[in-house]
Amino acid sequence: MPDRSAPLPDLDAIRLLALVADTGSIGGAARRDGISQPSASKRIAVLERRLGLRLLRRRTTGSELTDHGRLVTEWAREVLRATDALLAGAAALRTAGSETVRVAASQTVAEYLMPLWLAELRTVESGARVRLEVMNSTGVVAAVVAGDCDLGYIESPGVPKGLTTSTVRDDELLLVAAPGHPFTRRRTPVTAADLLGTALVVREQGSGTREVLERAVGTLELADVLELDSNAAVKIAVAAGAGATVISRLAVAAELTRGSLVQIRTDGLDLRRQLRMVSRRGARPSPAAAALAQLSHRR
Amino acid sequence: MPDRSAPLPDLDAIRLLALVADTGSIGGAARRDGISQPSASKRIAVLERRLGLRLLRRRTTGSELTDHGRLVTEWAREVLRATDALLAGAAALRTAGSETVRVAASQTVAEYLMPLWLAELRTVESGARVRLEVMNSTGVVAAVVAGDCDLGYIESPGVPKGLTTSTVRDDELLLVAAPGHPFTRRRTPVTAADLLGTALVVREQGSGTREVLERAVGTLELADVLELDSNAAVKIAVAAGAGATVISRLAVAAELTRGSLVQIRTDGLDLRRQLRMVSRRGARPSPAAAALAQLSHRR
DNA sequence: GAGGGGTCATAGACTTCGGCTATGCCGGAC
DNA sequence: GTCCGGCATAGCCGAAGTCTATGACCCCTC
Repeated sequence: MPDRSAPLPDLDAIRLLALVADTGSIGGAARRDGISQPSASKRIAVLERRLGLRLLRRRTTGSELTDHGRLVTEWAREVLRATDALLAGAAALRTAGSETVRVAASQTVAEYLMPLWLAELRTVESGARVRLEVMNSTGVVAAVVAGDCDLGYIESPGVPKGLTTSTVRDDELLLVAAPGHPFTRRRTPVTAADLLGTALVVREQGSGTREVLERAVGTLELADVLELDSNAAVKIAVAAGAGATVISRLAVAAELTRGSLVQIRTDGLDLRRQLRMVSRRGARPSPAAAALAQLSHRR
Repeated sequence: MPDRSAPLPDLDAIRLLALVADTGSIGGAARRDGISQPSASKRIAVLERRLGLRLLRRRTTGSELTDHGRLVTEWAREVLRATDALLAGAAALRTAGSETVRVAASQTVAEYLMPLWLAELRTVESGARVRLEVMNSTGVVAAVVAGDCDLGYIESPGVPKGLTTSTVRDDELLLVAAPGHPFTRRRTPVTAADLLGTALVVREQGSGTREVLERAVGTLELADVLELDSNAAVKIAVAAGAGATVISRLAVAAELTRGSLVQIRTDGLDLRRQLRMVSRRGARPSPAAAALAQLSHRR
């Protein structure tokens, strides 16, 4: 992979571009950003040079986006959204105070859904503080029961008793492998029996992903298994040809469209599951907790 | 819009973190990044300080991610993906050569789908050069017919003749308004007749979005209309209370989950449409064009 | 159990980059 | 004509990033 190809643009410049689009002038964006007008002008100029595009049409009455600028700005907002999600997630990991919503989430939820919710929460309840802990589904339930957490998010099929649960989202595990894996050349769907005879990469015991897989293949014993404790590690191992795996669609969406992993059709395997929120029955949630709970159920 | 005063993390640091995750050591990541090991060490340290999190567990055999580091890295990859999309899009706008795939796309496709495809294309056919032009659906068809483009992407319902077309994706327009808009308090769905009596913000004539709207409301004349020529401008106007609008779900997905715009239920309005690819019948696509065409149909 | 090869952090010198103030140019408004 | 708002340029300065050199640490091997 060539890495040093081109200097990455500056996030500050990207944000500034979005501010220019909002305010209609470079100077206005500079004021909002708390920097001087010449600095803003220069930042934008550097960004234009780096991208090789004219983004703004400078008029003496202000600046407006060119056609190219309009597109780049839209794409820039996507980068800023992802950055917001990262920062919101980091803030939730760092927070330890007591006036905070305490959340426990299983890996898939924490990785792929939680940061979005947190970023959105920040725009709705900007004062809300969230402490996020990541553990497997079993641990999440225990934490909620013990009162260590206000909200929990799990991905395992088991029904915890004594807790209020609600489905946040339907999820599905997919059988995937590296391009060129024998499974990719099959004409018939893969069955549970087929899985037993192949090298598999799986998540650790206690993870929701593992539970769904074991439920789907029944009591049969899996052989030749490489066990790893994170979705990222699993994906890397599978892409490197260590075997096939069964993993959440959320976790491999990017890899599938990019083609670095391919989905294998299956037959007779029920790999659907639900991502659910759990909380103590009868507990009165704080406003921030209620907001997060509501957010996480939207679409 | 929050005017973030907190320092934004550095994209270089974010990429470096992902490289550390891939290589398992700071020094290794530094080599891949073309910088010295101490520089990499410092960059990571600064990132950790900025986020307030310990991301790496430094061992003398290398470095491994902490639990927090694992999560942050996953979120960081999302930022990098968005950045890749932006850069790939910018490259496509800047390219003018003749050995390139010439693509024309309507606004919705160009804004929300094309950069992802381009970023993916870059990982598959790294040498591919793409020239992207944005125009409304009518213009796209004309460009493809005239041979100015190899591939076109449109969002209008009309069937261009003499061209090969294929559906890339199902899309749907949504009626949305700002929170507090009278429509949001209605108990019954909004009908075509209701739309005629309200202030609307619409895209310009010739845009696919406009065509779908006009087809849905029939021949009736819309009154009290503010006409703008980009989805972004429309969203800003609607959020500011200028009226309701009908706009692609792709364009407002973020705003809806964030709650800055709300969807209004409708009845008797067919707002579905298809985003389609068009090309000249019988034209033999270049390998890069074929790859892009295939990519855009995945999923 | 001593050395080699790998890891990472620190120190100090140098350079680069981005910020600010001051100023000039330009076009529209009055 | 004059004024005002917006933008670019120039020049200075400080912060931040980079490099090389070096030391501490651990694992592995012999």
